[in-house]
Amino acid sequence: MQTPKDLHKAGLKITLPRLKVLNLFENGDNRHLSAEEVYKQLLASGEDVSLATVYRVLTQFELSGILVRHHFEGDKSVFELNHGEHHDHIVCMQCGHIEEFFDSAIESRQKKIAAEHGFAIHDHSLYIYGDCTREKCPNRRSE
Amino acid sequence: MQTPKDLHKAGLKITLPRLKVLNLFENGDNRHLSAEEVYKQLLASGEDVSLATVYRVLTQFELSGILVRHHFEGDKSVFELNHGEHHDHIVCMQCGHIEEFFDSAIESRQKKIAAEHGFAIHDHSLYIYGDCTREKCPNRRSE
DNA sequence: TTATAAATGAGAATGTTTATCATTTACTCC
DNA sequence: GGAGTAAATGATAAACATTCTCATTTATAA
Repeated sequence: MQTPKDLHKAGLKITLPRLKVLNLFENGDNRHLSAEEVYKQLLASGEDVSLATVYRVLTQFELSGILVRHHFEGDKSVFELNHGEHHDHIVCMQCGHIEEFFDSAIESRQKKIAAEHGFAIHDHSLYIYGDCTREKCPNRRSE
Repeated sequence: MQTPKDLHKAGLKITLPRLKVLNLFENGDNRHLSAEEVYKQLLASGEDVSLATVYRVLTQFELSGILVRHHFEGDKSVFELNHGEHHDHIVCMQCGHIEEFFDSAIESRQKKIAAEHGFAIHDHSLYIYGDCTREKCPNRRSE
């Protein structure tokens, strides 16, 4: 993944804050991060970036297609790398664990519905909320 | 629709602010309202309710199942009456016009996907964003 | 290497939503 | 029907995520 090239293509200068943020998404543990999480992780690893810059950079990356923004339930935006293939999300309400899925049946039904209602479809967002049943889910419900 | 009864069932006292808010949703022009819109419409019709009360009442109505909360794109919550039948929304990004739909094929695919990923599904949200092609859409694109 | 436009940092400002607390109101019991 | 009690309200402060402002710094092009 040629990140400096991506930045350049987007008309953005190659700066340290931008590289640090990109690095988090590319090499971090968590593929889905909020602005606050990005900021805290940078601070934790000794990087000194201002919160305002984090917000600016995330928004610019969204506009240039490097990141995708999601509005999960709650009030804050969550970002992930745009690896080109659209997918939807299923989110655990106990531990926040996120899994991704793509379902062509749902996708085609959506197109059909938009057409039936006379809408030119731009975009859609589908989030499924539930309880994951992973061993490590902290608030795991006994089964 | 027996609204005082609904309030009572929810353990809420029957107060003027609550009746006014309910009335807006039941008899107003717009089925989908944000807290700010509820507040402004009450002010406009001469009713004197505090913004804090509007937020409180909306949240209580959501908890007791009288209203459903939606997170359309953007930062504010939008509410609508819970008439018992789940549905999803298609939203015009030009004029904000909202249409509702229900698609059993999508619903059943979602259940299947949740099961495949080991999730106990609570809930989901599906929003389709596009341009409506209604005559009165102010930013209507020429076809 | 220097000029210039862009990017950054710090903090103020914004918009939405929640908390606080004194005052008012609806409901219960006699 | 009227007093007591817990709940509801209003006004305002606070919290929260996010954006803006502007002086200073930095990356890039010439």
